[in-house]
Amino acid sequence: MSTRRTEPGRRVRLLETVLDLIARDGVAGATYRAVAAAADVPLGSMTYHFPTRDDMLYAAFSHLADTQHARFDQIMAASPDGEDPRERVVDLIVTHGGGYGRDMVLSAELYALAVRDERYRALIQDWMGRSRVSLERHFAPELTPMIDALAEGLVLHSHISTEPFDVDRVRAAVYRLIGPSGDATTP
Amino acid sequence: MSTRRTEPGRRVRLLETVLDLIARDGVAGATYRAVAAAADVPLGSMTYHFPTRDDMLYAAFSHLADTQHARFDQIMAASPDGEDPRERVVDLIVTHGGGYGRDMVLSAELYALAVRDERYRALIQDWMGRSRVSLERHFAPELTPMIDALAEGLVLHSHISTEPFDVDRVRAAVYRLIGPSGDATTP
Amino acid sequence: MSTRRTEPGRRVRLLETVLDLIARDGVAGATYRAVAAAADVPLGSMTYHFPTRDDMLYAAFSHLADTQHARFDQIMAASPDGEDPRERVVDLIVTHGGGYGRDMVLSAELYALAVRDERYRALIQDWMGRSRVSLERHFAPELTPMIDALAEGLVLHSHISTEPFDVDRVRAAVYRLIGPSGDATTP
Amino acid sequence: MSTRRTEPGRRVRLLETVLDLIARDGVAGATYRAVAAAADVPLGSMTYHFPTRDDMLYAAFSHLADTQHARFDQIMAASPDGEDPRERVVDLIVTHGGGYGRDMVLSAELYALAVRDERYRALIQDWMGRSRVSLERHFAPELTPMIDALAEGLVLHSHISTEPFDVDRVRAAVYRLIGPSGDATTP
DNA sequence: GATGAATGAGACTTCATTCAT
DNA sequence: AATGAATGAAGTCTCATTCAT
Repeated sequence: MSTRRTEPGRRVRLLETVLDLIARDGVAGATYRAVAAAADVPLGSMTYHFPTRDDMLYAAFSHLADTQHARFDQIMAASPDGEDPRERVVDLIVTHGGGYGRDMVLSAELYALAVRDERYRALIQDWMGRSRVSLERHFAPELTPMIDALAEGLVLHSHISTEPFDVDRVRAAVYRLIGPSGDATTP
Repeated sequence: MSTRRTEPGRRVRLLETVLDLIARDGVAGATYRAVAAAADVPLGSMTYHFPTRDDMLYAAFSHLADTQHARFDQIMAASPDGEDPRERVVDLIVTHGGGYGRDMVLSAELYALAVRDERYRALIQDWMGRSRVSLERHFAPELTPMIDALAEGLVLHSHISTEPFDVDRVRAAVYRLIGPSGDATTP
Repeated sequence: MSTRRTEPGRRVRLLETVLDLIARDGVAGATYRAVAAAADVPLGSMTYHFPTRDDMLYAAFSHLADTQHARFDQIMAASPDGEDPRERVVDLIVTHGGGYGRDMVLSAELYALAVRDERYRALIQDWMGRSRVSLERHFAPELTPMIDALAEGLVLHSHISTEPFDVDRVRAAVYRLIGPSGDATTP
Repeated sequence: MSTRRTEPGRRVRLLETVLDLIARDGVAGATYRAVAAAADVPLGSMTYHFPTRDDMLYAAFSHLADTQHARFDQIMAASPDGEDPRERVVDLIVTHGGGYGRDMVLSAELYALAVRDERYRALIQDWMGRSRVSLERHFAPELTPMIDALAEGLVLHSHISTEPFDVDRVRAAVYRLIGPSGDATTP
């Protein structure tokens, strides 16, 4: 009905709508219909941009990975002179975990897809690889998977638990796991 | 028509079928129809046992929590005389992670539900509480959430990653996180 | 909305509606929606009776084969005392051809399916087999396929052509093809 | 973008692609999109050449009629000196029937259209008329519709049946139907 | 002359749920 | 206590066709 015949950024706008819907209603809620309605776009426009529903979901999560990694990298890079780099990790956990539920929900949904679908697994692997490169600015390569895992687990649990984070306890755990200088590997 | 007119264990058998289907096809795949077909049970029998689909899912995950916790507790309890109890944690991570994909898939799906639905969140909290009680047999209460988180994160990542666990590195991380005696709390 | 909750003969009624629609709009026109609307039945009822659209089509054509063969057999059997049995064939061609366009349309659609789909081919083979049994009441088995073929071709062409049948010419051809007594096989 | 900016024979190439698709998937399968993909042509090109889908189908079947009639005429003309012309008919039936499934499928689909649509009926009538002209080189005009019909029916049935043609039986039938000299009309 | 973007209609199908028995 | 019949809502996807460029 409306006169708008072409909208150059529509694809990206749709992807962000998809992520919003997944955050609110889960992957199951991100139907063609729901997205089209939320973005005020004709239903036919959905299948034009994403021939398959899975194409849509995959594109959305790819978009998420790009967006999120940029933020992650920024946090890791923002280390003031003379700061213990382990503070960056604490910051990441507490900020990310305490902050946006949206990210957590999206991650949880992505993992649920990944454990059963190779394509999404590959997407996460790539994302994790990029995260580790960011971590390796400060820490020894052997440690980065462990740091990653602890952060993931804590953020996940913090979203489940009702108690807020105890920052001091998180800090203590991070410091102990990494050790005084990031290159120690023996207990 | 069939010979089996009443089947006392049907409810539990259905719950296990539900979990099998979730493991294979995700929560979305555990429809009344799919479960009925997989368990060779009339469709009407499903709504008889579980008036609502969500009742069915919730009952299935409750059943999972019970089953899984029993196993978890058993592993933590099986500490040979004189063994460093941190070995129990290492064992848990490596066995669980390397082993059954089924458990991981089910956990991932449960988390995806939990981050958006209070009822499932409560279910996990209860489960996590029981896990911590098991851990507190060996470790200080302040440490158990961290141990739990590291384990969760590592198992999750191991399922995503293609590389197998490096047991030594896992052991080193666990030992460092917990410290020489399980009651240390300062870095 | 209406109170009618069960209708025992619904399945057959639907099959006849399907055939009516195919006759009017071709196989392509026999959609779930169209049939449901024509039979005044909820859409969900269609997939309840015929899980797949092809199930619906196949069932409809099976029903057609049964119905049609009964009529064919009746015509072949209705040979008055002392009548040349070849008159039965002439009658068949002229009646069938001149009569109901419905049957012809249905046959044409069925053939179009059969040339590409084994299942429909099998259905026709069975139907043809039964027709030949009916023909063998009067004629030698070697002749029946030829009689069948001539009849089929003539009926088909008569529906395409605008000119009406020339009964005498048809009779002459049938008599010549079969010969004075139905057991002759040499030219 | 591509090097081929104008392609003179595209229209004909598209028509042949259409026929290929109909042969494989039926008329229903010959969609704009499927044809465009199979011919590696942009979708917009389809509606440019054939404003309506039915234009496309009609053009394709017209093309088929031309092609096929040329072949038919060639077979009928190829009568060696002194050969009984009825052998041409036998040859036609056996070659055509035993040979290309493609032609049969296309004919069947065309008939299915023709029984419901006048335009396609006219197309077949014209084609049949040209066939009869070819047959009249050898046979009396009153016989040609019968010959045509027998051939059509036999070829059709041979494609449905699993048994191969029995050439001798076909020959006997053809000879009997036509009679010793092609101008006999009385039984 | 030719084509990419876009869209509205409708197709098949799945499904949770209700209800009479 | 248990189940077969039935249905309404919604989901994914395909497609002919239009139009601006």
